[in-house]
Amino acid sequence: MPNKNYSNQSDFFEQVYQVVKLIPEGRVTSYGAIGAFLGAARSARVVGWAMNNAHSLSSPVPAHRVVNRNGLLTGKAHFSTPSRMQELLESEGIKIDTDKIVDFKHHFWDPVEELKL
DNA sequence: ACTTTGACTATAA
DNA sequence: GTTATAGCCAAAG
Repeated sequence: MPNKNYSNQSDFFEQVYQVVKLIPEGRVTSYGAIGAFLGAARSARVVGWAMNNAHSLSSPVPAHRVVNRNGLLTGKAHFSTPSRMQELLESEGIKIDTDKIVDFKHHFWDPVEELKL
């Protein structure tokens, strides 16, 4: 699945969305982990940009399960309401303290480990 | 075609 | 533990 050969530009975005959709409920991952899985380890910011663009997608993407590597809800401001992201995560059993995921390591879902073949 | 921007990260102090 | 700095790279302006 990690396809470094992006013949179409939008394929990179597509890959990102695919991975995000594979994140199980109650689990979270980081932008960098997704980038690493896609073979673009240093493109974490681009992954974030892809999330920002995820609005224009027809199929919904659970972007609330993607946070930065500290477990901080950096993208909450981009949701319909700033509290939306936290609410969604809490509804999946994840606790949040001051915009930060409690016991982040325990909830972390690494696509490189979980999706490797 | 060039410059700016950003839902990031690693490193240094 | 913290803050500051510098790489990073694709999309937007």
